[in-house]
Amino acid sequence: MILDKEFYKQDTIAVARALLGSYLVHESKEGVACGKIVETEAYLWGDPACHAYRSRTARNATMFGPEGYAYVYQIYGIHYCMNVVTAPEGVGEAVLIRALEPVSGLDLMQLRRGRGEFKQLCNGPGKLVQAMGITRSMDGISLMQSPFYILSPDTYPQYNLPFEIVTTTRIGITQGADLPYRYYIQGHPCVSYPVKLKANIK
DNA sequence: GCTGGGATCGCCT
DNA sequence: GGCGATCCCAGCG
Repeated sequence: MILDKEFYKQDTIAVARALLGSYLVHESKEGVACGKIVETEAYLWGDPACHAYRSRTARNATMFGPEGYAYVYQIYGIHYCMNVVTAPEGVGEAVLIRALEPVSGLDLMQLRRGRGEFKQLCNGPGKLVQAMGITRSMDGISLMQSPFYILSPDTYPQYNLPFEIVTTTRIGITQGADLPYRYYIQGHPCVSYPVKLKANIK
């Protein structure tokens, strides 16, 4: 049920698409929070928008590590974003988790967020990090064991409904802005920008 | 050693 | 739909 090394060894775009419908879980001392992944973005080797595009630094070092680890970084000096590292050691690729559908631990999410509306709890990369209790100290930890892991879509059959994947360009970047590396579950209410920003590919 | 821009969010208009 | 908050680091010098 926990997605393992073999899963993360797929190419990054395949991982980004296959993560849709799976479940991000964080077992913290405050309690357990779980959300279904409904929106992702791929960041590839040689892609100018990828943090690993230039040199390896303390900030992006986790991206250069092996598959299946969490890459957590701060953005705009305020918020944090969480990625799943893909590609083997020495190659910096990752999948940004952009939105979740809250599944369990909703009270805890509301407490952490300081507001309660279901759809607004995890519909953005900074929001879901806050709701799930993900901190920068979790940068570099494994996603293949407790307390932080991802479960395959068939783990919760009652939530595992069929869906179509919408492919668009990525949100909020200037470099590589035309690349079709954003994926989300069509029609899902918890997606950050349900309306395509630029091109809607295929 | 400074400067500017970035994978964002929430509040304001 | 526009703006301010405010950290990390690459690039320039």
